[in-house]
Amino acid sequence: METGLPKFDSAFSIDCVIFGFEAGELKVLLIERNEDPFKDWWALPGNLVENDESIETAATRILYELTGLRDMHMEQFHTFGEIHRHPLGRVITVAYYALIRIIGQKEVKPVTQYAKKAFWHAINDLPKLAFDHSLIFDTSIQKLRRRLSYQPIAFELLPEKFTLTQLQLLYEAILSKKLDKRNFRKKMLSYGFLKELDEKQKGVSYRAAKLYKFDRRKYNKIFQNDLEG
Amino acid sequence: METGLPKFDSAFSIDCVIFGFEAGELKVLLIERNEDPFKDWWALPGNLVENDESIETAATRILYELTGLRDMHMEQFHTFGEIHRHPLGRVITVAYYALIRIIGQKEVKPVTQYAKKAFWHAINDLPKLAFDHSLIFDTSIQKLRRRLSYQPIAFELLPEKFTLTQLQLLYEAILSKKLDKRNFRKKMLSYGFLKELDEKQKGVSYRAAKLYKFDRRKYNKIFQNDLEG
DNA sequence: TTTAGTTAGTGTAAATTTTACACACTATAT
DNA sequence: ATATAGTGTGTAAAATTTACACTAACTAAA
Repeated sequence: METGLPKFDSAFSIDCVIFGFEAGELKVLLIERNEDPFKDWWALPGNLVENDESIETAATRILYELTGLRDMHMEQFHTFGEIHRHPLGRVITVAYYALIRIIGQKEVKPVTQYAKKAFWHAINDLPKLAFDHSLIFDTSIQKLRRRLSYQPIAFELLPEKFTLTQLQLLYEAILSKKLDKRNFRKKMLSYGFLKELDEKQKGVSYRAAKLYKFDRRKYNKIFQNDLEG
Repeated sequence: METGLPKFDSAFSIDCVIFGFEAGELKVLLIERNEDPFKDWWALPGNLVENDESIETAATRILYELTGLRDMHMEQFHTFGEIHRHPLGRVITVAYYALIRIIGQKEVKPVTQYAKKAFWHAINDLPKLAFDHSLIFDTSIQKLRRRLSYQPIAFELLPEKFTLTQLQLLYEAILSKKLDKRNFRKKMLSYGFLKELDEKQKGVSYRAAKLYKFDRRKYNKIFQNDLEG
């Protein structure tokens, strides 16, 4: 691709697939690019890694710049290093996924200059993405699915207090398949790391469901001898 | 660490954890470094990524330079990007594991200049490693264990024809635990992707075992609908 | 050829886990 | 009071996993 833009030699970046869960749907935060290349395209938020920061730090910073949020769950899942994945030069990128809890509104105010705006998109209805970001996204979903079975990542996407139905809907969204209600509940409760609260859902126009909390201490106790990697 | 060596700005490398299986033991190929920093230390083979090659290509090249082998199974498993992981400057490294079949001798003739020699080391008896390579190795083992349960990686480490006992010993070595012989065989054979040959082990001073082959075509057919990532 | 030594190869019963499946209860809104 | 919508619950069958020990086959040495 000939863009007329200045080329650069070689660089190193982070791209983030930011997942959120709302209204029974799994969503991803995309930015609309403000700059060439791929001006006006949707893309995963990302940026270059500075020389004086680790890639973890860079990922945290980039996420903060975009969402204003810190301390969310993040995990590296793959590094993409095709030569021509960026039209302006060699850019190797480490991809992270991030799981965030609060989805205030459809639009998020990005703090960076290269993004016009940021929107939540349902994962089953994504636009075409800039660069190789569609590949990066597809890879992220696969990793997420796999990790769901051996890491307590679902609770990073739910509010602190949640109902079993919400938890099940989230599992179904990530795995992209229906699960049996009774079996799901039986299984989840059998682990012993869900704490039933003396509280119920509010503001619903039907029978309110019990609320639960994820008890990380118990989780760690139960799985302390298992490998997590 | 002050070494007096020239510093460089920022670079990008590949490090490889090369696994082999011999005499019932899982082994890793380490090089003895010929250059500072960490001269005379054992290290994982690795090298810088050139600007005109993808990271996959670089990994393949580096592996070839060290072992003279091509077409072995390789897979990326993590990227290490702490700022000070390399004493001479910023080096971000993508770590791959490689699985290789033939272990001719204890020593491998490396083709590169920075390695004095290369030796197979039993994974339970590793020396201290240069840089953050011990961490990289530990991570590789965890990933290997996890992937063993959903990818047919064991067969990359065995000769084309193998006995069930060899296969079991390999599983035990990777998982670092004993398995029940009858249950292991029952399970493995039940998958249907092992082909029993009309041939037996040779050169053993006891009852020779049947040889089996991994039938990749059948494997793919059986697992075509499952995700592999 | 006999014997000792070594690994190969095999089956079953019990326990556990997974699956399939449907209806009464509770709360709200009208 | 009644219609509506989601909550919450149990059981039986099937499938999978686990625990467990001896005979068969072959080689090597006597």
